[in-house]
Amino acid sequence: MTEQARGLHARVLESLGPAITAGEYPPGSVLRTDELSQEFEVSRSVMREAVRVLESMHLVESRRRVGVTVRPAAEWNVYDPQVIRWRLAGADRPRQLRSLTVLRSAVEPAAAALAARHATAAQCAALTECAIGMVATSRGQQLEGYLRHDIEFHRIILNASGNEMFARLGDVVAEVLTGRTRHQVMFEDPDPAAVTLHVKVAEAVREGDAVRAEELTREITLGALEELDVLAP
Amino acid sequence: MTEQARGLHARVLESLGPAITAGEYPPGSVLRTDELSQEFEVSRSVMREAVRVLESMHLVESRRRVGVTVRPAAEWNVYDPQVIRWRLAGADRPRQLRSLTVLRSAVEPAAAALAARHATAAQCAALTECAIGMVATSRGQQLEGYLRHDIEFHRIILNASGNEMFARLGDVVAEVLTGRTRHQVMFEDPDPAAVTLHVKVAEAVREGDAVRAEELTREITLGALEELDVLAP
DNA sequence: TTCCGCAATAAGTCTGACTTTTAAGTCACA
DNA sequence: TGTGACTTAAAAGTCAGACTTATTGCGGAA
Repeated sequence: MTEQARGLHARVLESLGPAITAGEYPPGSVLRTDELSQEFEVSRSVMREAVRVLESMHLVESRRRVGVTVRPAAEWNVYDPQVIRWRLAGADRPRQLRSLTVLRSAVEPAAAALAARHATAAQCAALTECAIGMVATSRGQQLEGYLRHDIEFHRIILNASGNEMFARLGDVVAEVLTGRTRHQVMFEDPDPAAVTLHVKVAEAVREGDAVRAEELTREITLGALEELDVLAP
Repeated sequence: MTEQARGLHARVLESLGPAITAGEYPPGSVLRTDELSQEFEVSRSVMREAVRVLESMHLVESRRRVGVTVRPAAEWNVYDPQVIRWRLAGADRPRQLRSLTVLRSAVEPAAAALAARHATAAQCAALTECAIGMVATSRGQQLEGYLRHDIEFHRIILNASGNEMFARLGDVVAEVLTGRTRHQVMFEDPDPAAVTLHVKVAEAVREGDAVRAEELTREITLGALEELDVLAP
């Protein structure tokens, strides 16, 4: 779905990373590179590169004469898109999905307010187009199409905010929305109220009404949060 | 200040990372590992490990027969604490500081509201202690002490929110506050109004008044934003 | 008991040879 | 002249082995 595993070390990571984030190696566990390289049937150099990457994500710490120790989850770089993907694929998806949605409900309203002030004409047009697309796919089990427009909609808002930190959360939001569609309410059509809200947000941004854009976006994200509460209490 | 350079590859990173984030190698530039390893006087294996880390931060992309190409800034993992530190040390600090402060003003009020609901007695106590510490160091050029309490204060709020994504922004906030103190208003005592606001936030959290905690924290972060506007318009 | 030094251990480093991918150039053929 | 297949070379990728270094923990001496 995202990028292919380029190189042996990447393939090792795709196996070792999820194992760690899933808690298969509890915090404090000690791994040894030689053993790992035998287990995965790769050379030590390849395994060392993989460990370096895990280390840069703060998933593990490598120390001489000790080995590679797994760090407690509280120290992980949980904003790393790869870590997010690994965790969303694991067992504590619900908790992960909830904390990401809470983050969304803090960030997206603020981003929408900024977008209302800074969005270019092209961005307003694209936003409206997305909203229309969402309406068009809101009924009759066209969830894939709806999801695509939904993701694009929120990505445009985040980008149009003009704030780099907001913009870089586009991928996170995409993962959250994808996760929600694929694993939770795959069977029923999206909430009509949410669709209307998106249309109104596009309107508010187009009109430069920051306060209204913020408030409407807050309703969207709070709706997403309530939906989570209903499905996983 | 943070962690020491453990290992050769880390020392290479501390030199190469900032160079890339500073734009010394413009996006699209092609580096070659052999040349780099000669330039930095390390073996290829060490340089390869460094490149792998840069790759995991999405700062570069390594492709066969091409080399290591620098990615455009829009693709960097700007939430990686190491990347944040590198960028704050570079030339576009002001822009970086601003976008981080905007992020703060979106996240911290929400975190404070949650903290008011979920903070433990111990956290409330620690928060009050920090606020007292800030008051005690708010006059007479005790900026180092003030900064320490300020950082701790915001870290407690973010942790007490109970949201993991918020909690992990503690380091980011610490970097921002440190940057502000060290490079901008080192000479003058902190704004008395800000000190008062912190005391009131501690109060509101202690009393479980989410709305007030949120509003007061918003005032703090907006104040920080205005301060930036004054210093770097 | 405490302190110091020794030895074992696992990561760290370097080197050189080899493999694999792939961009780019070349040549023949239509 | 253009297009396709083929060749070449350049750079990353992989591996194996020897060596270095830091660190821990043990055991003996004060």
